[in-house]
Amino acid sequence: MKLHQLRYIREVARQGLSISLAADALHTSQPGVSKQIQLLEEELDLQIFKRNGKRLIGLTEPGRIILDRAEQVLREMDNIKRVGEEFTHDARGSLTIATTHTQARYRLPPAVAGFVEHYPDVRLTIHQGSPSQVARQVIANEADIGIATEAMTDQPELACLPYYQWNRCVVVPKGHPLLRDAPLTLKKITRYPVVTYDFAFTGGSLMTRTFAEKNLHPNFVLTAIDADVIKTYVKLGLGIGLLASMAYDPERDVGLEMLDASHLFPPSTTYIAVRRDAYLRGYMYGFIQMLAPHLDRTAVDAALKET
Amino acid sequence: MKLHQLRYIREVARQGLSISLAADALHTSQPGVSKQIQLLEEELDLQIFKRNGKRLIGLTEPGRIILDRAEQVLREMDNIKRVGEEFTHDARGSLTIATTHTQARYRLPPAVAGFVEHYPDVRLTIHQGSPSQVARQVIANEADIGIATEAMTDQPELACLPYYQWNRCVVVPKGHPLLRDAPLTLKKITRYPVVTYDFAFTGGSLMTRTFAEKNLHPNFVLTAIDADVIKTYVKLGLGIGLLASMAYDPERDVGLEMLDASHLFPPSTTYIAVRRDAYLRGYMYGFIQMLAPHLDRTAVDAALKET
DNA sequence: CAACGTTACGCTCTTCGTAAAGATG
DNA sequence: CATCTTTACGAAGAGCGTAACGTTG
Repeated sequence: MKLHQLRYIREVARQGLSISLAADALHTSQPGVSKQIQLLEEELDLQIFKRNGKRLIGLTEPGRIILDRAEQVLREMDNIKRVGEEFTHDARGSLTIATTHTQARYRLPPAVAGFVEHYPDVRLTIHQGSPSQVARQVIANEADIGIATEAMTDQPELACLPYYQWNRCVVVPKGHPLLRDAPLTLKKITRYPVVTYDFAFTGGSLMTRTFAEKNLHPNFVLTAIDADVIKTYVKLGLGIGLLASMAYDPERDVGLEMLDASHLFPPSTTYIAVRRDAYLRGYMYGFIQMLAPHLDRTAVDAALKET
Repeated sequence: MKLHQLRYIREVARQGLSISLAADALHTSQPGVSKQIQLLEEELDLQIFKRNGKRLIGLTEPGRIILDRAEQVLREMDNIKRVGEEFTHDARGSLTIATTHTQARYRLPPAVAGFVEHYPDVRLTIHQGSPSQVARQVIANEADIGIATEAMTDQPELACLPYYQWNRCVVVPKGHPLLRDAPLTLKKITRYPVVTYDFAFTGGSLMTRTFAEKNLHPNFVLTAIDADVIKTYVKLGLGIGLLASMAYDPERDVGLEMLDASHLFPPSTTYIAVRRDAYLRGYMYGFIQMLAPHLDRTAVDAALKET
């Protein structure tokens, strides 16, 4: 059994069961991939792929199990490589963050600025996506660190560190009647068309649930993944905006006014997540602590070991 | 990075940092091992082993981390091999149980008998040892299944399944004064010399603690790892025996009488443990269920996945 | 018949074992 | 100086790429 063989079956599976595409992706020849898979199947004395003649049409049951284990092996090999890099070039490498728009736009910038200054030789990449995409990318090792509020804590592969708590606010155009009608209530919100986050972003849609519990059904005229889009449409008078408090900036958001809504919704916690079995580079600990000073190396390690 | 290189460093570490012994154990040549380790260190661009000239004198810090990860990789490779065997020869292979004397002698025999009848082509091995040895063997993959009462639940690598609960009894020679002095109390026990299990076997020494809480200090004249030894010395009149209830057999243990002591001590739970990341062969599930009918395949899988 | 997977073959690079040399305590 | 590790070298073997062949839809 060779590591290459495991790489091959993994890539074939990833490429939708195509040996040709896998060979391409791995910069090698089709026959080589084909051969090695055959050798592996022969050695294990079972079929990993279901075939119709010569066409691969699926994974067999043992194939699925083997693929799972193979991915584990290959991840661990990557980790070993990382250890090498960590100890020879402790401030060089790459860091990929997966996160949502709101975090990337309003919360991460200071930490990112500090990071690139402190670690100039680390190539930093930020992937933006929905919470479930964020989780998926960290699980698939496409990102080292994921930051999101939803969809993280229920993934057994991930260690989730509580990052910070936040709540929502309502933003309205200047002079809106809601401004003269304190205090703000859920019911008053439903009187106006609402612009808020796309449902893919609110996970179990904590917000919708809060309304539903009071038998209220607000009119969502537009849902966006992007707080800036929401604010733009609020400015246009499309409706009132319901968004994370940190996404309102009194200096930049001229023409808009903010009404705190933290008494109306339960607070949300945003998490920093890493794969439990990942080997974390020193600068990854560094980044996490720049985000959240309370999460030092020992705190992160403790969360990783937690079962 | 090759799998062989990982095998080599693992074996060198296991053999107390001797390349020669490692080469022997792996049935290959010293120069080969030496070379491959050099190549690995060169590729990772760091030293795995601390050297004094040419002598290996320890692991470096990255070396320790790499070794850990390497062991993980190699275990997972073994698991993949197992999958192959499971699906081609589902009732062939080997099963190694690690357990304590009491379990092996009094609790396992029926299940073992059933197992060898049902799976005649599985080579069954039973390792006997102290609870911590049992745990260690399962963790080191030297045993597939561990069965013991102590030292199991606090190992994060192990999934522990509650097997059964039991309590203690006092055995005395026929005609002993305690027999006419009901009810049995802790205090009465301390009046006589006590023969019981070796402390290595009672872990946090639940029993001693129970006495200590009442400020009682029994006179332990002999501690044994073996219920049969205990009973032998009780028969000789050395003292009264304090042991697991299941270790008393009214038919075989002529000359001895038993007094229930379950009201004096909290009950103990014996666990069946497997490595969380092990791939379990079908017959291993079979064995577990023969021991404990409530632990069917789904119950075991659930316990494995539990974080 | 077009796309895909497998077989065949020759080349290269790696790996392994033996023999010999160099360190270490 | 006995033991253990490293270096050197030659032989065997594994993996890869090109080209040709066989299947599938």
